[in-house]
Amino acid sequence: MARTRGSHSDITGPRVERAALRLFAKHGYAAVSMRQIATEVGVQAGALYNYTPDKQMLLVSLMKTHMQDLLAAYEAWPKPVDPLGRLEAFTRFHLSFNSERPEAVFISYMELRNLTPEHFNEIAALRSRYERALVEILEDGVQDGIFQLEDARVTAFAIIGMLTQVNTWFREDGRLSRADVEALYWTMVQRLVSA
Amino acid sequence: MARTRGSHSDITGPRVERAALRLFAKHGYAAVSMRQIATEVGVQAGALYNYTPDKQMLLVSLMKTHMQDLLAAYEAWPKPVDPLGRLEAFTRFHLSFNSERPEAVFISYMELRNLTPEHFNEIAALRSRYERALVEILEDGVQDGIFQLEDARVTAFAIIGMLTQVNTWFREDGRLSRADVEALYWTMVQRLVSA
DNA sequence: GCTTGATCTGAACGGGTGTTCATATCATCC
DNA sequence: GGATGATATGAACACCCGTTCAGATCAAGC
Repeated sequence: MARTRGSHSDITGPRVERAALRLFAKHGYAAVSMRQIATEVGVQAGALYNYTPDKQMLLVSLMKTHMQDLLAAYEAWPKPVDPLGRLEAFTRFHLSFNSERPEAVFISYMELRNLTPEHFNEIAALRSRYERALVEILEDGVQDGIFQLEDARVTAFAIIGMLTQVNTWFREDGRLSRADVEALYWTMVQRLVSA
Repeated sequence: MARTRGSHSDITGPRVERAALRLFAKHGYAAVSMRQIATEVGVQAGALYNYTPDKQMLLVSLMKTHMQDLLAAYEAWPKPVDPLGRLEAFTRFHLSFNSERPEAVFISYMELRNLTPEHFNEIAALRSRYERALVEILEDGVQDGIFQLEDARVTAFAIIGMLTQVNTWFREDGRLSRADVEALYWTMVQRLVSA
């Protein structure tokens, strides 16, 4: 036995990524073995090394892809020009984007400590570009006199913190729909910056 | 060689806990070996089993202790009777308590997935007792007509989310002092519930 | 249909894992 | 100062780890 029938990198590659994503999110990077990932893919452990140089890069690749997707999707998201409209767009985008990929969000936050300093800095830079976008919205709103707040950076952290926290409790079949949650949080974000 | 000079469980026990806390927080539960913990304590791996039945219980014990300390400290915290005063007390307590034990806070949130279902439920029950305290403050304030909010449970999550997030960016030698941060967040919490 | 390169297997590598236990030494109390 | 229990060692257990690689089999293009 060697190459198996039907095998193709276009199929196996994405399956490796999805299996790693799921298992890393569920058990943590360090707790997951290459053999577990391989089993989930339906392949032997050695075959994984056709798709990643090593385990570390598998994690880095997942995190980097997620952060780049986040930035790209945010740039493509429709945004009004006025600060209030942009703040609403940011709020709804964040909730929507994060709710669709809870595993990647979880990993990108949890597994930072398993990165080498260079990889960590790379991911942190992408993250702070995103945070910076929110800070700018807040500063613009203050300058226009429509937002009132003491510290734009701290307020930005507070907003992101409370929005990201949603993933820890939201359930599809729960008391509230996604639309309910979006509406509630948009109201709260408005309160946080209201003049 | 066997028992070493000066050895005593009153000394070694706490050192085992502190070493485990520090290493679990830094590298993650699964990534830390019993031999690493033992090295940090200055002892051989076998000696750790005088202080914990196994590695899992070492984690559970740390998390349970943290959650119980949290609840006990909150109950002992001075609390006014009016909802606004209680909300301020909760806000300042949470920031103060969490800032003093960032490692335990981190572990208690991050390593939930490494618990067996029974231990998970135990920790989750303690956590929800704490959350419930905030929900009650909010509900009382609404009833008294001094708070305005749409959903007490979601607002409670939002408040806890934004307060807990502080630990991810606050630095002792940063731009803002602890008192600055407390003041900023108390202002924001007030905005979140203001009538 | 043959060739070529992509894809996977299966075994092996050195080393690390959590845990147990017989044994030795120390601290403590009579 | 001798007896007793608490405390640690160090070796061993069976097993799992990430990674490598020669060789086998398949897919794809000529």
